[in-house]
Amino acid sequence: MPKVTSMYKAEIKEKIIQAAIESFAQTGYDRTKMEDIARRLDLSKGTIYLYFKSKEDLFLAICEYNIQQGDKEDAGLFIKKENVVTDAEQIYDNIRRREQGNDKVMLEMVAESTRNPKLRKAMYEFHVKVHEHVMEGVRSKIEDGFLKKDADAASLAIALVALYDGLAVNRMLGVSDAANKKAWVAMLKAMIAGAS
Amino acid sequence: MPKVTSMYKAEIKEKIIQAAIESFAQTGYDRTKMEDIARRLDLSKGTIYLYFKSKEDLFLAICEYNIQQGDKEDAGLFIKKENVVTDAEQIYDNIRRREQGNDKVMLEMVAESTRNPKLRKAMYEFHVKVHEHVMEGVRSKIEDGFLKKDADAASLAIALVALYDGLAVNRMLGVSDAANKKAWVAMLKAMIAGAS
Amino acid sequence: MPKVTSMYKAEIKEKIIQAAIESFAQTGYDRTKMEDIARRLDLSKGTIYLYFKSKEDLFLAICEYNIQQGDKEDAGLFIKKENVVTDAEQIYDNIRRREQGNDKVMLEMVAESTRNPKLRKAMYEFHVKVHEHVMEGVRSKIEDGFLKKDADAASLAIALVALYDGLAVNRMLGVSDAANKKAWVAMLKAMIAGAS
Amino acid sequence: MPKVTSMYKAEIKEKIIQAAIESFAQTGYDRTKMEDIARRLDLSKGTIYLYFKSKEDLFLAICEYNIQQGDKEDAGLFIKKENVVTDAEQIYDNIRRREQGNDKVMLEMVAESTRNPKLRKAMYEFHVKVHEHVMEGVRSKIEDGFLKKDADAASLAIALVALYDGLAVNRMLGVSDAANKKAWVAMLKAMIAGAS
DNA sequence: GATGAATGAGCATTCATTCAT
DNA sequence: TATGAATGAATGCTCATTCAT
Repeated sequence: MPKVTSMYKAEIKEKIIQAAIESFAQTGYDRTKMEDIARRLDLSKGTIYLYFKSKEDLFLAICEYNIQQGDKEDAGLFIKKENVVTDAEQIYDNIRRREQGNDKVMLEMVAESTRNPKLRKAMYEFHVKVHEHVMEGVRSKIEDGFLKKDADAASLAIALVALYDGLAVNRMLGVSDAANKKAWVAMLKAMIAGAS
Repeated sequence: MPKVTSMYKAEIKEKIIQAAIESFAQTGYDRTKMEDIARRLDLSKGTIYLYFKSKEDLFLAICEYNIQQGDKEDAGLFIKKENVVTDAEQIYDNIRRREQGNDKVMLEMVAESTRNPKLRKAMYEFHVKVHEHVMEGVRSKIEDGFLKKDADAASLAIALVALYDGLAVNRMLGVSDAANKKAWVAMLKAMIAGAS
Repeated sequence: MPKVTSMYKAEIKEKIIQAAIESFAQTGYDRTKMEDIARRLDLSKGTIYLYFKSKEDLFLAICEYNIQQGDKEDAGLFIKKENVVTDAEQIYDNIRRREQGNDKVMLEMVAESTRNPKLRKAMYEFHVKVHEHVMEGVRSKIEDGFLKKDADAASLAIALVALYDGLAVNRMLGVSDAANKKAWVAMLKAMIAGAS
Repeated sequence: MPKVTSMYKAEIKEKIIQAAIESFAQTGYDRTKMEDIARRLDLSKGTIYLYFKSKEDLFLAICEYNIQQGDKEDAGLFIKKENVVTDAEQIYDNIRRREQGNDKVMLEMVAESTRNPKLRKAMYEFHVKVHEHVMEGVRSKIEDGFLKKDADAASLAIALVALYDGLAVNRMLGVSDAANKKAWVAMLKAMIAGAS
């Protein structure tokens, strides 16, 4: 019994991607059944195959989607206020909000990327972009005098991104977000203080 | 010879665990077949079941094993030299050496821990231990005057561990270890400079 | 305009049958998708169901169609010239032309007929008709003195049809048509010579 | 619950092949479920996959098996007695006995061979062998004076094989074996008479 | 009438687990 | 103890069929 909604294909595709993100995040890629994803949307298994040619294809679409979402984000998000020290907390919240719920899928993506070269390449490129973006922020802070002129912007950017990622892992293990945020703030303050 | 037998059993168990770590790291938990693990040891599938009652049981044993290995590590490893700044690089290498090859399994463990409360608890406790250990290091640096008296040792410890974990993720994505190490050193130097 | 409409319907039905014959011949009944047939005609899958209630129904329609086509053929086709010996080659070509492209579908029909009693009955009846027709030809040759008065017209007719069918199988296996034709001619000549 | 019979792998393989021949003959390749074959042998689906890596692989094994069985047959089977005319019936029975029950699978094989070049090649080569064997028989008859010195042995051989194949098709359609045999005998007698 | 999106039964294949040897 | 043949539940994917538009 076809439903024949007038919804655009692209919209349905996105809905499926959303549902799949939830499922993959909850159960992991391998343990998620196509039917699980379908049921979340009150669709039948077969319908998903009208939009994605395989489970892997769907996963890759999610990866692309997540990466593109990252691209779309406001480039000023990371470090935009004048006073990094007082805004460290705000920055953390900003990043968190934008990643909302994607941590676990990201984890799946990282795990999968160790086996799928194409995905690894895409994720690597994404990371490079994020690094560049963060590095820009760090550079502007250098120019603003918050950090020393000779600070290694590239390395600090990598470290900041890694720090955030590591805190995301913490969260998954049950570390309270308050503790994470405090760690983030403490480190950022120390960094600013030390590199200025 | 019950002792010998039991030692023998324990040895085989550990061998299986080692082989499983390699397999899980390479292929991921779900995609690793019991047969793959068996073949690495020139054992038969059935034999593994003499030592572990299920695939999940084996995975949990690996988790326990990894966590215990962490415990056994020299508590002075993290920050033992007087001069943290000049030894930052050395510290990074030390940690790396001790984690050698376990990054990917750790990733699997984290992913699995989001579904398995028992595992999550174990990993959380492990992280707490690591945090405490690192915190001790940070505290001793505070006492030695390398860091300010009012530095938040707990938070900085969390941040340092998170930083390291994030760099491990970077590695999996193909970020060069040189870049990672530079990021680590840059951050540590900034931190030391800023918090002192 | 009911007549026009009905003629139109009949035309479409025949077009679908033609397309289905091609598809079934190429891919086999089971592996042919309704969509394949539809696409050959720039129709949608659903449209075929307006003319045939199921895939099986369509296949059965093809069978009927093929059987009826056989019926419509000029009854004089098989052996019409006076001199069977010199015309053997011509006869082979005549049959081939009339069966053009239907060999493979016929094969599918035979295979299917072993499971579908209704189809088997229809095909059996068709064969009986063909046999009768060929037998008529053989009889006329007996009357004309080309074959002995006591020749077993029925059996020779069955054999001739079987011979042709067997050569059709050869063709499918890649035996050259030249070789097949030579075999046909050699056998016919021998038969005529021997039975006269 | 493993059965762990001591039966040799090769024997089991052959049993599976036999069961598959029956199933494929009865239901056709596409409609035969792996489970059907397994159930015939009181095996589980999975077991078949221990011996054949896929359904197609099993089918191909059957093809090979059938072709090899043909090779093994007594080369003198076809025409061995002095008097072809009186023994025509016997010859037909001989061939039938040796093909016992394989007609339908052969049909499946021919159908499949139109899509599978590897199979087509194998079947073509098999036919060539059969042709050669029959041709030898025809030649010996020529030497024995049963057929004219200038008879086209190759073509007659092809025709004889085709005749037999065509009668096999008849059988599948429900033509009585008696009628088929009569046709065979009538044609052979006519041929011998005509070509001598 | 025509369409093609949606459905879901159906099936090939995999692999953790068992247990007779 | 060790083995590996056997099992069968589980699941990705296909495709004939339906029906809202």
